[in-house]
Amino acid sequence: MSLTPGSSAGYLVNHLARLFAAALQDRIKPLGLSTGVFPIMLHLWQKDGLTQSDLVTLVGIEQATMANTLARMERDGLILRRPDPDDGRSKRIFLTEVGRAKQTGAMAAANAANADIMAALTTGEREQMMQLLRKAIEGKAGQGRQSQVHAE
Amino acid sequence: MSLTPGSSAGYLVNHLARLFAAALQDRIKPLGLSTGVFPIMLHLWQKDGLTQSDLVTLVGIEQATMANTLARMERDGLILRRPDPDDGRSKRIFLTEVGRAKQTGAMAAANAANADIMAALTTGEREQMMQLLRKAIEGKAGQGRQSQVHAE
DNA sequence: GCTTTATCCATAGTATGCTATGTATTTTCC
DNA sequence: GGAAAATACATAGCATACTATGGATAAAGC
Repeated sequence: MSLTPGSSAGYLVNHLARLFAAALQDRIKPLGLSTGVFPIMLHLWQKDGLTQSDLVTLVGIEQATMANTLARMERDGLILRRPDPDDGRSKRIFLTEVGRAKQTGAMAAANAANADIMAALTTGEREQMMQLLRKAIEGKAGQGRQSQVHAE
Repeated sequence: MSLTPGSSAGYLVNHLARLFAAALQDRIKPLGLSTGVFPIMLHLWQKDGLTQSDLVTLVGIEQATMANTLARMERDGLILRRPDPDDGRSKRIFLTEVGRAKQTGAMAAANAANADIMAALTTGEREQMMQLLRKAIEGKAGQGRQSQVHAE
């Protein structure tokens, strides 16, 4: 069974992910955001006051990675971490005004990056690709442990 | 224009790439390989004696990343770097016997990882996904500078 | 030939991901 | 109520990616 780089789905997905990251970074760096914080901000713009473990579940990165990234985000003034009054182990993550203000520009930047990378595909192909990606991800994510996101 | 995490192609590709990397790592770590060296090994198994800059072109990572990864690979006994007799700036990268011996097991592991991640898709969907990935990558890669790979 | 430019590689510094582990707090169960 | 287990977060150490920069060598242009 041969395995050339171009015939490996993993290789291709990895390659495209790096092209995506570069396209996104080019556009959000001027806004003071980076690729690692972006998915976290996306969730916080929808709803903040979540715990770290909520975000771990939503974003799909490891807890230690989340803790590190949140520390950088706090250092950079994007978020605040306040102790949860009901659970001494938890902290609730809130956007600062600075963090909240970046939403509009950042979303436009992300849409532009997505469009840029998908430019070679037709509209139908783009929709197809997204569906296949979601299907593959859910096929794997469903195997892991899932947990509830805190209500406020 | 709204942008939820699940509707962003970049977000999805990044997520799937991490699932792929985890699936591959699980299987090649016992063989003494890692995800970063894997794409490089794939090319070297096809043909070694390439220069660092050849590999940069083929793999699509930055030159500095390649230099670092090759240093780890040399440290770990996978490759040797010999000076190019015709060009004092270049070094030629050769597999060690140890590196060469890992090919069969590693390829089987990669095929298993690919199959695992794509398990949720039908055969037709898999082929479709690969085609779309290649199309998107080539659409971007074509914009960059390209160079020739050294003949021997 | 000699200067200028280009190319090849290495290093420094940082971000983003991982595993492994530790600490503090809460929950469970007797 | 108190020990054991589970949960939430942090830290250490490493791999893998990036940008920015520097040094050595080669190629081009005069």
